[in-house]
Amino acid sequence: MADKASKVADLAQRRGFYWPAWEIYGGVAGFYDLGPLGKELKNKIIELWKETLMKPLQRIILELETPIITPYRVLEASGHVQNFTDPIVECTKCGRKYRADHLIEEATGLKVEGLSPEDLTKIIKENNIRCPVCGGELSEVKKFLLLFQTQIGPYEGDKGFIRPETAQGAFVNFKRVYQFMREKLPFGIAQIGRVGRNEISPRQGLLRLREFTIAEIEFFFDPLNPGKPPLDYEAKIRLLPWELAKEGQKEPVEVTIKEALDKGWIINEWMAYWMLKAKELLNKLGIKDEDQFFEEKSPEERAHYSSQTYDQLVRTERYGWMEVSGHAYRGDYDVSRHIKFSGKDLYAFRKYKEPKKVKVKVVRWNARELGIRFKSKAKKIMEALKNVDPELVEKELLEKGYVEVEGEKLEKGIVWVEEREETVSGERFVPHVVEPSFGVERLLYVTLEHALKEKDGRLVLSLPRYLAPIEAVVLPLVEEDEIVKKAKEVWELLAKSGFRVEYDEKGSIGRRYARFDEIGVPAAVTIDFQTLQDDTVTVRDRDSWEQVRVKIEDLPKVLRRFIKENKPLEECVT
RNA sequence: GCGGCGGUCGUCUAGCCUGGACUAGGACGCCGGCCUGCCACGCCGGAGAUCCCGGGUUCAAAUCCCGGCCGCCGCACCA
Repeated sequence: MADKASKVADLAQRRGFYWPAWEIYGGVAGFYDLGPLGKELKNKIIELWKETLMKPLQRIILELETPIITPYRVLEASGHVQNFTDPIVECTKCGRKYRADHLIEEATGLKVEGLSPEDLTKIIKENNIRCPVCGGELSEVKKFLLLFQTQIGPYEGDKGFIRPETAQGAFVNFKRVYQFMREKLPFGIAQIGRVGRNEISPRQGLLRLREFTIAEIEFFFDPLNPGKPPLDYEAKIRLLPWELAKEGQKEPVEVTIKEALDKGWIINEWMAYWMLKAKELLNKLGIKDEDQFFEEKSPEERAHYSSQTYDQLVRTERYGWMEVSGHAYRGDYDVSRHIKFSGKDLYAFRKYKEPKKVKVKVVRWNARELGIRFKSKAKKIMEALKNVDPELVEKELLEKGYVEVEGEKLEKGIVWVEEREETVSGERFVPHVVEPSFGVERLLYVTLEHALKEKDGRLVLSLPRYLAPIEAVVLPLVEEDEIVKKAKEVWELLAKSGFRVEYDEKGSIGRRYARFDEIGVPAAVTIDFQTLQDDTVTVRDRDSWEQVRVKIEDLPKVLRRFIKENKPLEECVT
């Protein structure tokens, strides 16, 4: 019996939504083409994403586009190079795979992290390490890199990678956008773009791709003054926090945002805000509340950069709960790493409400005396004095009467500590980041799966009407000259009114309804014999199959209400 | 990557075990014509298949053998 996943895949291929890429050459696992309807639907999903996640905060959510090819240094800074490569050995007998470094550490106690595959292989041979399960011989150690690698320019060693997420393009641009925002936080950088991950074994159609589209926001804020998201504290959200999961809880609990924050299940208000928006987006894609929830990742399975991560899961028939978005509290990890690796100032600045008068102790010295006494060494001593702790100097001078710097004793009088008053207007800090990140193709898939219904043994793609790639179809009831002519006029009218509208005159009317139901066309406009009498047509609802009679001149208005405003058909007529 | 199963017109499939009359059959879909007054269900005709790819065995391979690719399921992996 065909399950939903194969029905979706079958429909997708047959009716132009998507299919395996490069298929005339046998296909390559993990790559898919989007067909005309799939591309159109994806565009609409992205549009809806922008409307839901960007538009409400349009003054502070800014969209950027950064390159896909990313230099080595960037991904080294982000931790991906380290975290995306695993040295792997395989048992030649039973085929089990292991992390080579883990295996060696277990067997010998040696610390081997960071060694080359060749060295690891040598160690395995020398120590005669075998498969811990079946005792079989182990293969050579191979480096498995989950990043796609390429070369930038003609020189070897100038390594580039296809980005595994768009986030790094946002982090490296923090300072520029911060300045664009006139140095105000919070703000978010949105990016929608292609990424590549060289999955070991991609399967599950659109749900596990090697190349796909990510839509994400890096939301930067001051951890001491995060600002208030426009958050509905009474809104309900379905959660499975780790605190409950580790006690064996399997089912999510439904709580208000307020409760989730109070209990510490969501550690940050902005996290809560984006999670709520994610839920809203899924609702708009036709996923009901009971078919989605958020699951907190355990500390072990969390990404290397994150201190809290929730996955948004959607029910699928064959694959169970499937992750469609991730919500990570990335803290100051990424920006800090880029400060460290690039040596650039990517700090934000926090102004105090009032400039603070602070008393600062400063080490002072008599440069003239030092010069006379130490000659050329004096410069070095003065440099050192700049960096010593004034408190310490004060203490030494008090206790011993001198302080030792660069191996020289400097007594009170030649060195002393002064207290000065300074005005400080603020301080530098690294912004914190929360990141909602969506896999667009996964959204596409769950949208299709949840829209696909069966009615009287036929497939009906009950997409939310505003998502339908084709909005309406004009059908002459029979292939009769007068009616066909009229139908073409109606098609013209709708096309000119801005609808994406199809036309079909072949075959029986029932067959045509069925054909357009299957690709989710919400409205079928039928021209019949009565049309020739009184200029009215029937409009048929894809889901209920009910029909109403409408004057041709009212048709654009009625369809606009029906499709864009999503009203029930009867309400659109009045 | 391992193991199991599979891959035949656009789709679903018959044929494979037991090699030859397979010029690869059917259904749906598609195209054309007729018919047709509202839900894929009438009639006639037509186009459409590298039998996944490569190699081998054989007089002869869709069919048997080997390798590869792709898909599904399980294991492993999943930053």
